[in-house]
Amino acid sequence: MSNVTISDVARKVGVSESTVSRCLSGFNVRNAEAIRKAIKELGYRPNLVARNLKSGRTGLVALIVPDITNPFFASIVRGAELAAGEDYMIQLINTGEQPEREEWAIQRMMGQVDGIIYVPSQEDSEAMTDVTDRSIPLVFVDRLIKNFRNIDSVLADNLTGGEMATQHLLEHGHTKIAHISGPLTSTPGKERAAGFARALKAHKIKEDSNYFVESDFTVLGGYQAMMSLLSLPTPPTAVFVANNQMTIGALKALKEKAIKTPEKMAIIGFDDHELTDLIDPPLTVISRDAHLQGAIAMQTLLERIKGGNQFPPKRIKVDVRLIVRGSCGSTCRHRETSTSNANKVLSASTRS
Amino acid sequence: MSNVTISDVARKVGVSESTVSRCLSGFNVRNAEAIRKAIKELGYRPNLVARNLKSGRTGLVALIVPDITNPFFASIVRGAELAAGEDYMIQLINTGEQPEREEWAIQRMMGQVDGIIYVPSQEDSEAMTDVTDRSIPLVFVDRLIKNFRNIDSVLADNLTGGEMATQHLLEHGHTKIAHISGPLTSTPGKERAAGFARALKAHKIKEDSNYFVESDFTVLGGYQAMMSLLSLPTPPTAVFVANNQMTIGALKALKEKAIKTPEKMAIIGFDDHELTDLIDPPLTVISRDAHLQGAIAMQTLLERIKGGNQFPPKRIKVDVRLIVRGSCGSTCRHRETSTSNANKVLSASTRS
DNA sequence: TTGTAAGCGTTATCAG
DNA sequence: CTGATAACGCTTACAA
Repeated sequence: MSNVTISDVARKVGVSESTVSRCLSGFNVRNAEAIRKAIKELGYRPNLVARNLKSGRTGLVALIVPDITNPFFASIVRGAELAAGEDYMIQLINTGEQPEREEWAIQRMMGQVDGIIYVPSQEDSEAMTDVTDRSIPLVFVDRLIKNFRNIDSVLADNLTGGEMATQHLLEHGHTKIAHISGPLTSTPGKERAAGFARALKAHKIKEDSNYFVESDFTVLGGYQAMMSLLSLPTPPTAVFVANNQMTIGALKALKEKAIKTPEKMAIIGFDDHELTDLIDPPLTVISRDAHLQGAIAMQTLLERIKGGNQFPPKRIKVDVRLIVRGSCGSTCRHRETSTSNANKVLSASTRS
Repeated sequence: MSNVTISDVARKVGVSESTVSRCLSGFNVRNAEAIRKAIKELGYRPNLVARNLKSGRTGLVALIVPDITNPFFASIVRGAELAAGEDYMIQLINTGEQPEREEWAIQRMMGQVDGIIYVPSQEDSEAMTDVTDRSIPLVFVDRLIKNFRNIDSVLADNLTGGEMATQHLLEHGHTKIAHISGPLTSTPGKERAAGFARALKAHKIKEDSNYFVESDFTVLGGYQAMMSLLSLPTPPTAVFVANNQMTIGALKALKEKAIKTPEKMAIIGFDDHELTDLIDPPLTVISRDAHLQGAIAMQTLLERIKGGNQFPPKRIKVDVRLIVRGSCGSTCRHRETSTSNANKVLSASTRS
C-alpha cells in the first residue's frame, strides 16, 4: 500500500494536486519535469482504488469457472485474458460446480468488478437474480442459465458435437453404443446427450436406457459410469463420453479391467488435450477452440461494458470438429471434419 | 455498477447514512428491520471500491504465473484460492514467461492488491525493484529472484528431486543418461540440473555435455531437445526431463521416431498429471503436491499481510516423491518414496 | 443508540 | 495553464 499521495508530490514541487494529476494524465503543465522528478524520488504511485471510486470503473472482470484445474477451463481463461489486453484484469473464482458457491461469488463480485464471465453449473440456477436486476454486464460461457435467455452467451455447438461423435461410432459399425453424459441439468450435458439421441434416431437405432448413464463431469464419475456399463449383461461395444474429465475416468476403468480399446470397446471423448495423442490408443475426440471461446466471451463482455445495451443479446456458438485418432478403430473416411471452415475467424463463428 | 448508494437507503428509511452503515456492520440499531427491508427493495449493494478506499485494503491478491494452461500452475492457483477462503479474491495474471510482462504486471498490481504471489521466470529479473521499495507483501512460489533473498518463498525440493530422478535411472543400469533441463536462469531449471549432476557424480559417471540440453519448459522445446538427443552418434539410453510440458514434447518425439520406451529409451519426468497413468508406457515421474505449495504460499502471504514484518522471511521447501510407473523399465525396489513422510502436513513441510 | 462531519486519494469543474 | 473546491460512496470519531 503506497502511503505517498498525490498531495505529497504537489507539496514537494510547490504546485497544486490538480496540476500533478493533469501531468499524470498527459496534459501539458509548466513544471512537468520537476513533477516527474518528484514522483520518482518519492516513489509515488497513483492509488488505483481512489481512481476507481472517482471513475466508477474497476478495470476488473470476474471469471467464474467450475475448476481451473480442468485444462478446458484454463484455456477459456487464457483466451479471455488475452482478449482483455491491458485494460482489464481477471479476477478468478473456482466454484467446484457448487451452486451456493456460485451464488456467493456473483453476490460478492457485484459492485467490485465491471463485468462477469460465468460458467454456471446448472441451467435452472437462481444464483443470478440480482445480477440482471442491477444490469451489470454478464456473459455466459460454455453453459447458461435457462431463465436468462436475453443474456449474451458463447457456447459450443454441442448438439452437432454429440451427433458427430455418435455418428462416428455408427460408421464403425457399432450398434450397441452407450453415452456417459454430463448432468442433464447443465447445458453441455443436455445438448450433447441430445446429439447422441438424434444420431441414433437417424440410424433407426432405438435407445437402450441401460446404455445411457448420467454422470457428473468428474474423473471419478466417468470411472464409475464405465464400470457400471462394463457390468451389464451385454455391455456396449462403443461409448461416447461427454467431457474430458469423465473420459479420463472411463479410460482408467477400461485399463483396470484390461479391456482392449478399440477392439472390445471403442471410445470417443469430448474436448482435446495435449496428452490424448500419447495414450494407448490415441484418443479420438470431438474438440473445439476453447481459447477462442474465452476470447469471444471477453470481447462480447467488453462491448457490453462499453456499449451498454446498444445491441441485442448475442448467442454465439463455436464450431466443433472431429479429431480421429485410434480409439474408435482403424481408418475412416475422414481425418478431421469441422462444422465449418472458418473456426479461427471470430466473426465467422457468430450465429443466430 | 450499482447506482443506488447508502444514502438512498438512509433517505428512504429516514435515518442517517451512519446508521445504515452500522446496521450493515452488524451493530444494533433501532430500525434494523426497516433498513434491511429498504436495502432489499432498493437492491442496494455496498460499493466495495469506496469501502476499500476507506479501509486501505482491497481484499485482492495477485497471482502472477507463467501459464495457467499448465496443470501444475493451475493446481498452485487452486490451492492458493482455497487457502484464501472468503477473505481474499484472486487476481490472475499469465506472463507467458516474458519478463517485460512480469514487470508490467507487478507495476500494475501495486496499490491495487494487498499482496502478490509470484512465479518469476528468471532468477536475475529486475522487475521487482519497486516492490521491495514499497514493501508490499510478496511471496515467491516455485521459483524466485536471486537478489531478493529476504523474501518469503515456497519452492519444491528440486535438488533432491533431480537427484532422485537420476538415481532411479542409474539403478536401472543406465550410464548414458541425458538431461533435458529448463532454463538455467530459473530456479527449478538450475536446481534440478544440479540434482542430476550430483547423482551422476555420486556414481562416478562423468557428465557428457552432449547429454545435457538446456531447453525452455515448453512442449516444443522438449520435442526439439529430444530430437537433438536422438540424432547424436551415440544417443543416451535414458533421459530425465525437467518439467511436465517438456516431457510431453519429448514423448511426442519418441513416438514420432517410433523409439520404444523403456527398451530403447527410458524416460522420467517432473510433475505428475492425471493422464500420465494412461500413456504407453505409464510415465514415471518425480512429483509433489502443487495444491499444497499454492496453499502454503497463500497462507504465508496472508500472515505477512496481517503481521507485517513480525517474523523473518520464510524459505519453505515442499517435498518431492518418486512415482514409479513403466517408463523407466520393469520392477524396481521401491514403489513410491518421498523425501519425508509428512508431505500432507503444512507445518511439517517447512524448513529452514 | 444516533446524527454530523471529516476524510480515504483522485479527478472534474470552474473561475481565474 | 493553474489552483481551489466539490464530488465519488463509504466508515468512523466525535458529540449529542
